[in-house]
Amino acid sequence: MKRATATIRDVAREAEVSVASASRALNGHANVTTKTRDRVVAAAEKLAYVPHLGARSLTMARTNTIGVVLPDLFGEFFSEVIRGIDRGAHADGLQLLLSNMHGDAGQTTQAIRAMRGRVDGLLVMSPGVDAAFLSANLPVGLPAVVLGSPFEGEAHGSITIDNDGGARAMVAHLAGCGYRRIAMISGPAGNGDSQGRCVGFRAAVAELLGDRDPVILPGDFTEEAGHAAGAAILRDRRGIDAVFAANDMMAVGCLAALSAGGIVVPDQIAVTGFDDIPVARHVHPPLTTMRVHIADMGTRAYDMLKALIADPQAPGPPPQTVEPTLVVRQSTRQPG
Amino acid sequence: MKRATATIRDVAREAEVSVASASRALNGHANVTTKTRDRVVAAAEKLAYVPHLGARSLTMARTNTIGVVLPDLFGEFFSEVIRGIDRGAHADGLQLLLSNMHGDAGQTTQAIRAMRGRVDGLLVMSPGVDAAFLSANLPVGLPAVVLGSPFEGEAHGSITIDNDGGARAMVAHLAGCGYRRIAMISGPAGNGDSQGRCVGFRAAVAELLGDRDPVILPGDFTEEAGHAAGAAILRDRRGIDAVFAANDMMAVGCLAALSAGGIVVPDQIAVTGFDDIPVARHVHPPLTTMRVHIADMGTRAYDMLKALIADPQAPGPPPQTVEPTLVVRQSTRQPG
DNA sequence: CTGTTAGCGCTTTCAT
DNA sequence: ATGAAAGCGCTAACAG
Repeated sequence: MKRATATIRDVAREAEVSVASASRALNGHANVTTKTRDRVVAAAEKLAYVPHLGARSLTMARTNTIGVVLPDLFGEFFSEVIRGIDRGAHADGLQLLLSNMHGDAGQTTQAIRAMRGRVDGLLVMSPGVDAAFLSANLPVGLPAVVLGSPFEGEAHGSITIDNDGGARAMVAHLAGCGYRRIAMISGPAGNGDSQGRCVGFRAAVAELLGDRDPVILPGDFTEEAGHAAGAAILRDRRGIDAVFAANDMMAVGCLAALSAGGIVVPDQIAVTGFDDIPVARHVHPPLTTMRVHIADMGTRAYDMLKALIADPQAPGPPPQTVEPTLVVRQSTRQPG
Repeated sequence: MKRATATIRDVAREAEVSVASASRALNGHANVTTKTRDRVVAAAEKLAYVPHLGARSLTMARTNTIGVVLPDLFGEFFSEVIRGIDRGAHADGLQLLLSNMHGDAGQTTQAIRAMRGRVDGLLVMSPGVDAAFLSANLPVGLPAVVLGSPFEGEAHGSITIDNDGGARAMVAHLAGCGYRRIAMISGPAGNGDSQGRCVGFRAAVAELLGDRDPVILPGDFTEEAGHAAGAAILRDRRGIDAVFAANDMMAVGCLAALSAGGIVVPDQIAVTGFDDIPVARHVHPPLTTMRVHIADMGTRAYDMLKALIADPQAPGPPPQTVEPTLVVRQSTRQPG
């Protein structure tokens, strides 16, 4: 004998009322006698009734769930974003349906489609997801906010980081400290954030240091890639006296490789990153980086989505930009 | 005019077949003519049809979603667990419905109930959730696996860390290095992992060092608490020459406080943690700790749940235990 | 092979 | 205030 969970019909029967009354009583509607309500509540209690939220969502056309699609990048960046999103969602009593990508755009399409009918809105943070992609793949009428790729139109919003400005600010800082030959470790080829940072970097080194052909080492945002880049520098120094990694994880890896190779940071070579993930404070020496307030970004994205969900007819909100701020720690020497 | 997403009825109408045929065609069932299938697929394509998975779940009594309930603890521990769970779930094409607790047991109850009808099984990792609590609050018939609290019976499973053994191993290591007066920083009062580690610690220092009244500083698993504990030691040394924090985050905080206070780690005081979260390798000096393979634990929990879901009638699986292993880095001096 | 019918569990008009 | 009935979007017998 397999006992399944009680349904609202069981409760109604037990309380000897109709399912309609049971529903009303359980949801605290006004038009129910106190007596009826008590009977229903008692019955529910007795049967250990727990409402089936899936069914509820179907009738109400409301799931109280936010879908989050993100790439399967390791490290703290995405954990922080999720934390930020959850901060907002939890306050509003919403749950998060997660979908990590381990792969290409095809997978992203799958992930987005898999959200249909299960969420009230979507937060997408997949590299390579741009306006066109989203328009083509998003179920019609599903509000969405894209992180990391500027986007306008329909009922969608976007939040992006000012990567160009951030990179320029970092180069300016390094130049101000007296570093003259700055190498960059880039992120994955197709990644928008990485591209923006590289563009800003190139422009700034040309402008401030007259360096029109800076060394750009390939990377992919992982610690290992940073380590490899550091090893490459150890092998062939090329006059490099500072390294700007496109994100903190790579900076951390590079730092480790350089230190292990006997380089004194920041005296011989400075190392800087981007994002200010929590670990940046803990490495040795602590990392100078561009702080992004990652969690806040998640919360802002959520707030934006929330507004979109509340009023789907509203015109698309203006794209938001977050300005990274320079955080100087000990992986760069004092300016002057 | 607001265009909603097309339903399967729209597709059926467009293809001029019944919804049943449309359903069969879309789901790749065998008994459909190639011609019919093509018509349906074309119609779906044309209407940009995306199936409503909520409705699908209702009929199939299968959501392809795993619920994850965990406490809102900051830091990398839970990120790692989720990564591990997702590793398994993603491989099976399942999504994760997240529910972070920011609070007490009442919230946990809410969170668990909120999963009803939205998930096929539950992974619960909330401190204070034990057998009794779960039996009382889990919707009948919902498979569940508890992390961190031993549990037997019904269709539930559990995975716990051998905290006692881990703590003993750490004390043995410290004693072997010549440390004689070890203080511990405990976790939150009600937390089972913390309790287990304290028990093992007390037993081991009594046994190996003859210390029956070790200093135990209060903590709550946060970096700040570790920092405060370090500050307390700075203020009143009490002959302490080693600190065993109940988790890595606190060890990291303690390390920072001690170093800032001019203490040389590990020469004057050793600092050790528990968990081996990623940051443990990056602090200075790198942290000696008990490695838990956190992500693997998540994957194992998922696998256990998967088996439970596949055969709900099966007897409850035996509780599993993970054995932490000692990882010696530079926050403790060489043995001997 | 295809269409008709009956639900999944719930909320909600619409009558009464 | 209450109940009967319709329906959210989908799948699964059951007939044809």
